[in-house]
Amino acid sequence: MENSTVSEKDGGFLSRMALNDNKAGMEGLDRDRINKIIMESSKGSRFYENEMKREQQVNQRIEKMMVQKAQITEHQLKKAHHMVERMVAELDKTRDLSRVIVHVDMDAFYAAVEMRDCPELKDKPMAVGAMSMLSTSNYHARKFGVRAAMPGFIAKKLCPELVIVPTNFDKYRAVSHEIREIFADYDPHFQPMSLDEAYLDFTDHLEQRRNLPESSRTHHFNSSSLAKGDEPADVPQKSSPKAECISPVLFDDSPNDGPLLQGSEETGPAVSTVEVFGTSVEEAVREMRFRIEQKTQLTASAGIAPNMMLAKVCSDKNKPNGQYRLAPSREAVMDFIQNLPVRKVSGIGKVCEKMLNALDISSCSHLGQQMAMLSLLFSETMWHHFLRISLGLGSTHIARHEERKSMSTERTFRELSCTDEQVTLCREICQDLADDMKKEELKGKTVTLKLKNVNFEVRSRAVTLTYAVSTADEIFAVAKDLLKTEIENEKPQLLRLRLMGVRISTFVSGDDKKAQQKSIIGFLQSGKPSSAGTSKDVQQKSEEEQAVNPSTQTLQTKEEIPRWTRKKSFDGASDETRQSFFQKAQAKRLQLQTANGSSQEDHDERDAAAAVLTLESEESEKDGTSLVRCRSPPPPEPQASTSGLGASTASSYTCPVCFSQVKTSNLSAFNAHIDRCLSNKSCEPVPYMISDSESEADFQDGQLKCDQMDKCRPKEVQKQPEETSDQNVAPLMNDDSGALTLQKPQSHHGGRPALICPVCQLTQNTDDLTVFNSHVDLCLNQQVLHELQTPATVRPVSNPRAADKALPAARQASKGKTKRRDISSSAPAKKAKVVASSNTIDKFFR
DNA sequence: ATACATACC
DNA sequence: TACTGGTATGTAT
Repeated sequence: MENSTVSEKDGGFLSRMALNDNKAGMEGLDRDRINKIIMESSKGSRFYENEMKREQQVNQRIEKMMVQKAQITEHQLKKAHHMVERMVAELDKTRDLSRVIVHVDMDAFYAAVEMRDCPELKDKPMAVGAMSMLSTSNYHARKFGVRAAMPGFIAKKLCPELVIVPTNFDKYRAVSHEIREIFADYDPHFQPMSLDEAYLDFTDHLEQRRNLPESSRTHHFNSSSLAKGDEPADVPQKSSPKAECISPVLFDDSPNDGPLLQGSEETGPAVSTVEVFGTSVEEAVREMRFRIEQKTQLTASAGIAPNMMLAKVCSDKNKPNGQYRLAPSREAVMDFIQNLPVRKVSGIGKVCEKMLNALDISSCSHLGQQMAMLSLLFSETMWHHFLRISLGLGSTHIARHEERKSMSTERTFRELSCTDEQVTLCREICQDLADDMKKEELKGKTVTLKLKNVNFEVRSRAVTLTYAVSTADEIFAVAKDLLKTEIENEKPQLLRLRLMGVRISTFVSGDDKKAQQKSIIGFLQSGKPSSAGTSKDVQQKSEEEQAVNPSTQTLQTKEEIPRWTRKKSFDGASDETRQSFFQKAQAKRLQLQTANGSSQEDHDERDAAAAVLTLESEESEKDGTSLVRCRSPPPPEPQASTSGLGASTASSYTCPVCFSQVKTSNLSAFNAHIDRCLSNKSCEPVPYMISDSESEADFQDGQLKCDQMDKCRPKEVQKQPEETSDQNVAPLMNDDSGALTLQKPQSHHGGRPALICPVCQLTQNTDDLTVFNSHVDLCLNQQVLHELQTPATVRPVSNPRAADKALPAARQASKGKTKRRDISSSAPAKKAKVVASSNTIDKFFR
């Protein structure tokens, strides 16, 4: 009995895979036959296997819940019961039956649009979508079990004659616009839920409607639209409400058009080609649906109830082309709720239904009866939600659409395993997303990469930056690093992807946009406002943000600029707090950089490094380039600026964290890179040693060399041999000025100076750079712990055990986030280095 | 804050 | 051959 889910195999599995006949149009069909076909079509596929896995996860959740249930004592239950009783009383007092909420939903929307525009489809089972996935199906096809969210190839097996029409979103959007114009007449504040669905508050309209002249309630049949619809020409002659059925013959077996007939007692005497609607709710809603049909030749269904939750259920009741009104009385509501299957309620899906079923709850009345139990088994939000459902409560006021919280683009494709292509694709997706972002003028701080492998396993990786991004370059700069990390983590296997997506969230509000987005750009420009930022990107940014202008600076910038720009903060050795982690980490990396890339350069290089550190290099004052200089040998020629101002800009920058060269003239993109390096959420340390290759540039172009993209990557995946690193280590020294400067490796100079730890200032009794290096790391780690309230994620240093002792808190802090390979087992310990994982610089200064 | 799961259309 | 794409939110860590 490995687990009970194995035994129930298909039984439990059906809840995931089987036909969902929850929706309208699925009555009385051969479920067994349909399910058999669905199963046979799926069996053995990767998709099936994954669904199986997820099903078992759900089953385990249920098992846990049942165990919990078994442990509930009589006493607990009693207590919970009282508590629930009290809450019920409270909630009931808040019940508001005064609003008239309407939920409108177009019938088989996409399919109906396609049928309208292609009359040959009317008599055929058809669906909109593709072989791989259907968006919706017409009612004819539903009789075969063909429905939305079903792959087309399975639908074809269920119904070989099925016609699959590709989606045409522009068309649906246009229709959507038309119906929304009508919605607005009844509730200017209506809330669209999708292209074909909306909630409306009819209360105010009904108030006004009582005084509305009949002429305003009179609507004409639109004969021109009928001609188009291939309907019998006699339809307009009819004056009875039945004449509404002028739409394409979608629903020859429509369960009822009754509701439309009802309420007609309020209708005035029949006049040919016009209809007068009454003043009641039902008449008003009927009128609205009539107008929709006249305007679009498409039918809608509607639900009328005292709250949104109920209205939604009601709109489904007489679908298609029908409406249902639930009277606004407690009794009517409670009656309605009694036998309502929980699954019908919006928000209770497959999984929740299954869990509730396991507790013998299938209808809303059961929910009410078991509330005490539920309050002990589910989270507060969950059981509160259940409680409200069991009482028939829901939102009574329709919140105008709040601002969006995220925006994303994702794509599914045939297996994609080639790293280069994955990167290229990532860039394309970022571009698409950036285009969408631009349309709404959005900027966001969190970038999430979503990946699905060929086994349908989904992964997401996110970073939150300290500034907002919006352009393709900016987003890609982050997303590609996330992707890179995943590629690395998969090694030596390749990532076999079937989907990739990028999402932006944590939007900054319009007012914030200017101030928020600075980070490095801010101080880059603050150093020399007049001459810096000559690339168009930079200019753009500087205008937007006035990054240099202190009056608009955020706290973040205020923190950053003085500390980074003023040499004083280094000179004042007394100001220990300012000699914070970042500076030290920074210095360490500088040391690396010097050791690594530039044994051929010399003192200039050292100065330049110091300049980067203090961001006050004279050189950068002189020329027009950024304070962060390109350090790649040979330095790339600055590109001509496209700003037309005759200034030039660097075409690449050197990351002050990892020191790889980032080939971009876009400071935001560069900024994003630095943030990634700094944050390293995936807990990979920035390599202590830098290899010679410049992989960032490779990546940037979507031309990643698979074994060269380790610039900001964990040591454990870096390929370079250990010996190299030893040679590249340079000690960090304290010079007279108090600024941290670099001491190049001296091995070839013979006599080596004493090694002084830049953190603890003590001379180290060793001339082994690796050992010294380890010491610095330890010092840094301890420093970090003292300095940071929220410790950066810290990796074990040279000796993992020593690190454990020295840094229990750091371990604590990194737990759960370092699920990846254990560095100490997959790479030489001496390569494991400290890394800041907090987002950006400013964090280190707080 | 991040990752993953659930839900809806 | 073949099982979506976009957004929000809840849960767990």
